[in-house]
Parts: sequence; structure tokens; C-alpha cells
Amino acid sequence: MLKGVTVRSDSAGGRGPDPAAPGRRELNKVRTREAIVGALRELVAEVPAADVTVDQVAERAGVSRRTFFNYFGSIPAVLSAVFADHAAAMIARLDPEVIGDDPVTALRGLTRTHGIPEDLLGWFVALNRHAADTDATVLLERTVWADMAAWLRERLHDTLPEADPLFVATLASAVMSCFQATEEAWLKDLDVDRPQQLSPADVTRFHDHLDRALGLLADGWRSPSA
Amino acid sequence: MLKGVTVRSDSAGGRGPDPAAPGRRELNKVRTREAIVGALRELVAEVPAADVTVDQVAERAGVSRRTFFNYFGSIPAVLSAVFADHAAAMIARLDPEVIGDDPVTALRGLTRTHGIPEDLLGWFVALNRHAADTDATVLLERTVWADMAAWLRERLHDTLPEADPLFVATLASAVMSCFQATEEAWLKDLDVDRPQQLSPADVTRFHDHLDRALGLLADGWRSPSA
DNA sequence: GTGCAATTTTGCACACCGTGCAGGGTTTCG
DNA sequence: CGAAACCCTGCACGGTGTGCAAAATTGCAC
Repeated sequence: MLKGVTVRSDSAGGRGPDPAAPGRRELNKVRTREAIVGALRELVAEVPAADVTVDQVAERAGVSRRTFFNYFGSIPAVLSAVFADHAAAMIARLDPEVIGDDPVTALRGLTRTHGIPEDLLGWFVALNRHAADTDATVLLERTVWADMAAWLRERLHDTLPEADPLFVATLASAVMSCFQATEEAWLKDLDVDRPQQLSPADVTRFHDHLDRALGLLADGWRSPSA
Repeated sequence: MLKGVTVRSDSAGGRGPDPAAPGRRELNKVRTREAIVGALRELVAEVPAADVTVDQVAERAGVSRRTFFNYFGSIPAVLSAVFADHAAAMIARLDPEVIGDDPVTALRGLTRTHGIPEDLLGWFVALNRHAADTDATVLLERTVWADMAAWLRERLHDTLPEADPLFVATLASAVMSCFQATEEAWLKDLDVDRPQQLSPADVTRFHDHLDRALGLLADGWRSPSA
């Protein structure tokens, strides 16, 4: 089991005692988690996402099958966790005052000022690199988006405790469907020549699509045709 | 997906068009389909929905495990099919002119004039009768709602070919989340004393909740608090 | 250092899921 | 009637997700 690097209590140098030092235990957990995510990322680039099995991910991550399930409940759960991490970083920048006043515009402005993590766009491309197996991959992504909607719903509920739960639920779902539709449109344009590396223009185009999608929400529901 | 009965459509080896002749074969297919749905309905009332297994459904329906999978791809797929049947009956009553003008109001008016099939409300109650296993049941229902959103999206796309796909996707998702939130709120009120039979007042209360939810959509997004 | 307690990893077992395949029974129609 | 088309069924197989207990690892105090 590759038990290299026998480390002794480092205490290297005379640096500060680091009271809140994570400890090897916590560090290992982070390391394993990242290994699993990284392994999935690699595999998804090689074979259709829906064909990736837990065993493959576990083996490439260098852990047992059982350990994978100690960290994530399923493969979609890994994706949801990655997406949620990015989303959490974005939400953290929200100004509570602004979002309370006009949530859609606030969320819209968020993506305009801070942009979308490029890593996330990379996942979108990877997940759709092998379009052979359309049906199952669509299903997989749908569950992830539904997960994200539930996640956003809770975040909004935390941020706007006064808001009508019905409003929060509907808003979260609508916002995530904007992301979903944006991803689809964006990938469609990207489909012609799928690059290994995303160009800055690709990133900009994603932002444009998303802005237009959220604009539909902000502008109301009475203009169905483009 | 709603992968319906793939049991091969008839194609009648003979030349004659033979119009409205159901045929014994077709009748049997309908019968077993209803047997499967009925078996699930019964089981869901007895044990937590997430604990129902395919084997149980198949046995109670009087068919083999394998036959179940010939009709439905999974248990959530059964629910999605049932829901979609009801939804299709409602959508069929939509006036294309009205929906093209103001889709949300059109859908809202639909539920007000024609109501919600009581059978559907019965499913809501049955699916949540055993709240013990909250987590898994929520997950199960979430997949059904996501399925329905995809279904509604396709219906809207058929009804409004001119509409912006982004608008259609967002609208479908938002509408279904209204139903989802309505179901939650409705069941919560019902929770105190859960009756075996639904009273007319219960039905009315569902309509009120739904109308308020869809009203949030129609009124726009700038009023987060109740 | 050493030993013990807490925690994590791992292998194993088990029930369940979803599908391909082939045999057998039933319906349809010439 | 008889062949063809069709549907049901059992079987097998790979995959999923979880409980359980043994083994390995880490934290901590002596």
C-alpha cells in the first residue's frame, strides 16, 4: 500500500507552534478527498461520464472501494460536492442587503463581477467530451443540477430568513435551470472544434449566455420569444 | 426520459390497417401496466416509499421481476409515468393562443379552472405517509420532479416552437418547483392528522397553495418576502 | 520510546439494481 | 392449422450502496 515517506514529528525550524494546526489526520482526509475528485476528473476525460464506475475511481485514487463510499455516497455526489464548493465561494461574496432587495439581479451581478471559476467550465467540457452515451450522461447531470438547486435553496433560506419559502424554492430552481440551459447552449457552440484548453473567448461566451439567461428571469415571464 | 412501454409497438404483420381493434395483446399490456402501478400504490401506503423494492412490486403485480423492467426502467420511472399521465391530460386542455401570450398565467388558470386530479393528491399523501425515512424519500421525489420538469420542457417546446429554449427550460423548471413547494406546504398542514381519505377542503387547500406559488412567478421576482 | 485509545481504512458479505440473452408460451394472421 | 411475431420468464452478470468487524494509522500521555 505504498507506505512511503516515514515522517517523524517534524517541528521543522523554530516557527510558531501553530495552535490550530490541522494535524496529519485532517490533512490525510483532505488529501484522499482530492485524490478521489482528481481521479474522477481524469476518468471523465477518458471515457463517457456515465460509464465511469466507482471501482475505477477508487483504484485510480489509490483507495479501496469502501473508502470511496466513506467519502461520497455516489459518483453524482462527487460532482455535486465539487460544484457546491465553487458555488459556495461565489455565494460568499454576496451582499446580503443587495440580495434581499432584488435577488435575481444580485445573482446576475455576481457572475458578471466575479466570473465563473474556470475549473467548473472544465468539468462541463469533460463531462460532455464523450457524447456517445447521451441518455445516461444527461440523466447524470440532471441529478447534479437538482442537487445544486436544493443546495442553493438552503443557502438562500439562510441568507433570506424572512423570505417566503415558496419564493425561495422557485427562485433556486429557476436560477439553476438558467445554469443548466447555459451549459447546454455553451457546449453546443463549443461542439464544432472541442479544444483541450478553454480560450478566454470561451469563458466570455459562457458569461454572455448566463447573463442572458438570468436576464430572462429578471425581466419577467411575459416575453417567451427571443 | 420516461422510457415508456418499449415492449415493441404493434406493426401488425398483416397489411390491413385494422383501425380500432385493441387486440388481446394490447389489452394485456395495459392490464399488466396497471397492475404494476397499482401494486406500487399499495406498497407505498404500507412501507416507506424508498424501501419498496422492485421484487415486491413485481410479486404483488403478479409478474416476474424481469417483466417489471420491460415496462419501467425503475420505480421512480413508474411514478414519473403516472404523474406525466395526469399532467398530459391537463396540458391537453391548454389554449395555444393563451399560453403563447402569457405562459405562466395560462398554466395558472389551468389549475384553477380544471383542478388537480385527486388521484395525484392521493399519491402525494401515500408517498409521504411514512416520514421515517425522510432522506431517501425526498431524493426519490426529487428525481420525479426533475423528470417532470424535463417532460414539461418538451411539451412547452412543442407548444411554443418559437420560444427561446432558455426561456422554456427556465419556465418548465420554475413551474415544477412551484408544484414541488406546493406539495411540501400542503403535506405539512396535512401532517397533524393524516386522514385516509382526502376531504374537499384538502383539495381546495392544495389549489390555494398552488395558485399562490404560480402567482409568485407571474408577479415577478422582486418581492422575496411574504 | 512505548502503550493505549480514537479514528480511519479495508475486506467481506449481503441485498438490490438494471440489462443481455435464450428458451418457452401465447397471440395473430394468412 | 401452422408459421411468424410477440411477450413473459428465468438466468447470469456486473455494478451499487451499506453494515460489520478486523487491521492499520494517528493522537496523546506517560
